[in-house]
Amino acid sequence: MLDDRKLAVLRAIVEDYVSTNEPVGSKALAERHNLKVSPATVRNDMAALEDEGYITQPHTSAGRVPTDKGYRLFVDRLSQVKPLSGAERRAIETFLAGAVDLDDVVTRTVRLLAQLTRQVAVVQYPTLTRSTVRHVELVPLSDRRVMLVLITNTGRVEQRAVELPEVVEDARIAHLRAVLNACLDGCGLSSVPELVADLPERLPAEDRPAVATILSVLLETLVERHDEKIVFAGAANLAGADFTIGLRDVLEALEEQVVLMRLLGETSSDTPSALTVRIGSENPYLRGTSVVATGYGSGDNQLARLGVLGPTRMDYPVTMGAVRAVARYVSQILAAS
Amino acid sequence: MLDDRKLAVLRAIVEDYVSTNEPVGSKALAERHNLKVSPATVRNDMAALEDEGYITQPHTSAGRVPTDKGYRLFVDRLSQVKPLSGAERRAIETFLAGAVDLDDVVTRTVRLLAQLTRQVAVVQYPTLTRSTVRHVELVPLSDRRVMLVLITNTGRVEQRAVELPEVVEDARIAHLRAVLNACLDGCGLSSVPELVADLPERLPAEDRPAVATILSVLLETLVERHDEKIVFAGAANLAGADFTIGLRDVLEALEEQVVLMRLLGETSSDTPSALTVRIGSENPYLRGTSVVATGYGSGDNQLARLGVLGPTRMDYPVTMGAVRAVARYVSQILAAS
DNA sequence: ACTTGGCACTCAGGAACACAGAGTGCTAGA
DNA sequence: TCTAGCACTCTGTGTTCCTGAGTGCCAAGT
Repeated sequence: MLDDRKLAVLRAIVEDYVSTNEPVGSKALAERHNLKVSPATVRNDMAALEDEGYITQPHTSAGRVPTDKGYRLFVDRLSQVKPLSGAERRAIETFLAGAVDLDDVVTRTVRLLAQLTRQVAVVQYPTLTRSTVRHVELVPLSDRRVMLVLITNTGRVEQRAVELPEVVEDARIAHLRAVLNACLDGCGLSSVPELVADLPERLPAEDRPAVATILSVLLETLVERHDEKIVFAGAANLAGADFTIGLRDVLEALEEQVVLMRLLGETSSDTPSALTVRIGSENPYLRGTSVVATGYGSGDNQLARLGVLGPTRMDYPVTMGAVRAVARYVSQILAAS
Repeated sequence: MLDDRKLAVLRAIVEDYVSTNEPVGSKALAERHNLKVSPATVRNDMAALEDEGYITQPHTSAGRVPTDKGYRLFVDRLSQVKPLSGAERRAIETFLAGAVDLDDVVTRTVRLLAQLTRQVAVVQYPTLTRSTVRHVELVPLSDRRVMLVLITNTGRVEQRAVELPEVVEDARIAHLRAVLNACLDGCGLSSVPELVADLPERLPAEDRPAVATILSVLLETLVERHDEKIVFAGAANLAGADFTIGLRDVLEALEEQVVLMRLLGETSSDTPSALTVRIGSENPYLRGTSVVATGYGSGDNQLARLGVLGPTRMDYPVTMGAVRAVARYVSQILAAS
């Protein structure tokens, strides 16, 4: 049904449309790409492609525009991810290497990705779930308040002030800190709940209320924060782009953590580093936009996801190349620290 | 030159234009506000106001629109800050009270302000400079790396990984931590540099390289971060608004910390809690936008600034009321914790 | 001296219209 | 199966005309 030439025509249509942002006609197509056939032949092929739903025309007498289905075929079979240039690679490397802490890594990553792709970049903070405890710190703030600080092996620091039900001496706090660290150091975050389950019983009865309070805050911190934090950059790139939906909707979605999470999607467990591409209506949460995303993290230790969001009409090969490259570099950086 | 009635006309023009977004003519003006004079009289007044540069007409035969100078006069002399409704106050209070830590306070504040004003809200993190040290923590990560965590009395936590020049035993780290805390606890951040100046000399020679490294990172943390962090929310509200400059420029400015800082401006030292209003071209960094900002923090302890950014055509009384109210509430919350 | 009604004037924005140009589908021939 | 030619269908653009809102000014009224 779709011979090689028809596929070539589709590819040419996608490429031309992406670069010019105008419906592409048979004549221009036959000229710009040397297809070695006449415009009339191209027209026939286009008619076939339209029948199959890969392209469409905005109005009766205009050129053709790819449909979501057309982009899908293009991404799956007609294009290959375009690697970055050497200069770009070096720029990424030096830019990311300058990061001083986890916050900085994430901030730099998201800006970098936005700049490279000229789209909106989205980066999820490394999830706590797969991390391990590096250190738990309890800092007395006043008689009845302590600051709970949780440091993970990915360099992430979570902090929460805890209001104690009664006055607790500093020495007891210090003891509890020692117990907690002995118990949790190096353990996966997901195993924390069971590890602390019997902790109150192993301590003097008088400490139990305070301990219970602290532990409940600790557990809250684990579950509530474990994958909520997510940032974006490059909103300015939306100004030029034209979406089928309103710009307002896109901006609103960007400020909703929950929506952003869904947009990035979930890392498939079997091929964690694969690129996910959602095109237009394939994307149930924000129609009319495309999302290119991937997991990051080194090897078996997948940390979270990152990607970019843009109009359906985007340069998929380049975008995919940038997303993949950035994911690799940031994985390296995080593995090293 | 400008009698009371002319001022009333100007006020009416500003109010009408803000609510309708259309140039306002003499007839509609005389009707809607009961000025008790005829349209012809209003026209004369408008001509005078135009001569003075307070209003202008987009084209020869259209109504009048306030100029930046007109808005300025309106804000300074013709309007008074509009207080929030009781319901709004209660909503603010409960929403902010639910915050669990400093990050959360700032995030909630900026969202709240964006929602109340339907503009872009900008909040600067409490500056370190005026804060005091609550605790310094050194956590050994490996043989030659420690995590430096600085906790301030405002609840802010700064963390940096430090690469040591040589292997240092945990016991020495613990000792250094004790020394640091003894030396710095409760001190203002601005006095930290002098307080640690002679620290290396008071410690064993063998520790000095490590101590020097740690201190340099500590000082870096103080100066580099002391007022850089700033967040915004409500970018979606820009979608409807029409700026004289491009939407792209505004979005770009929002992502540039430095520009945002300049937009918020500096707290005047004599009246720290005063509202600053910059209208259109008065604003050198982003023409065509207006900024309503104020400092926050309790009394003599001014922490940082917050405000909103919007089109020149904004409802200044309401916006000013919201900014002032939110600043007060967030000051309260921070003072309590 | 200020206010008001009247009146001529200006100009943006919309409707109606024609037209050029790009692009198509179809058919007949190579 | 491809190609050339041709009639057809649109969109977008430019032109013209017209209406209506709004103004500025002048002369009369208070």
